[in-house]
Amino acid sequence: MDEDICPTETALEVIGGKWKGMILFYLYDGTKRFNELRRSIPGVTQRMLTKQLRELEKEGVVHREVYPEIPPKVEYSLTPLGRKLGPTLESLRQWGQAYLGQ
Amino acid sequence: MDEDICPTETALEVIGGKWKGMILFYLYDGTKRFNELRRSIPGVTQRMLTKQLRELEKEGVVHREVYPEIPPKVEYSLTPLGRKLGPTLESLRQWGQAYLGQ
DNA sequence: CTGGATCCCGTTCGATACTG
DNA sequence: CAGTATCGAACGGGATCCAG
Repeated sequence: MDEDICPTETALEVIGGKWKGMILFYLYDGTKRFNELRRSIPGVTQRMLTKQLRELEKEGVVHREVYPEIPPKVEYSLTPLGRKLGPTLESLRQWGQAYLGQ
Repeated sequence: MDEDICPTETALEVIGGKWKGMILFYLYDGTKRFNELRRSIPGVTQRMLTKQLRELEKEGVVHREVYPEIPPKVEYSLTPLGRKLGPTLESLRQWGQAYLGQ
């Protein structure tokens, strides 16, 4: 996108979308289908969930597996790179709790 | 802001602004004046630096100390809560490097 | 030196309707 | 089930000018 001097900014660009934190959080738990994610994340619209998943996929963090069946079935999971976000997400979660609890 | 179920999202909302990562990064190094930060962060405009600092201040992450002098002098530093972001920022930075290096 | 006020444009995002 | 298409409102963010 732009000249990234600071890797921190890079990371924030990747996971900084409005719903990406929660998407990654639930995918870290395991493979999920589209509507499964949709139900897990209250307030997200179909359009936004699709969009954010596509971005995460493009960035190499999320894997999208399409099963050519009727009815359609699509499964989302984390790539190895996405898995590496585990400690970071946990760190964010812990700080978020400290922030909310103060 | 909104009903925060997931602390991770809360954290991302706080540090997710376009320049906030870098602001926090430099403030973690120590107290800084306005133009000092401005010079440290290439590309940021006066308006945006002010705005993001105000938001961080409002969220209780950054402390703003005004010295009523001529010429004006304002110092920015991290609050204890902001200091606690250290490991999180470091975790983001490390993942960002892994992401860039793949 | 450290901002505030205004203008203005591109992007984001929600709502809604439609599709294979 | 898992999307795509379209529209309009809201927001972010840059440029510029003004102020204590």
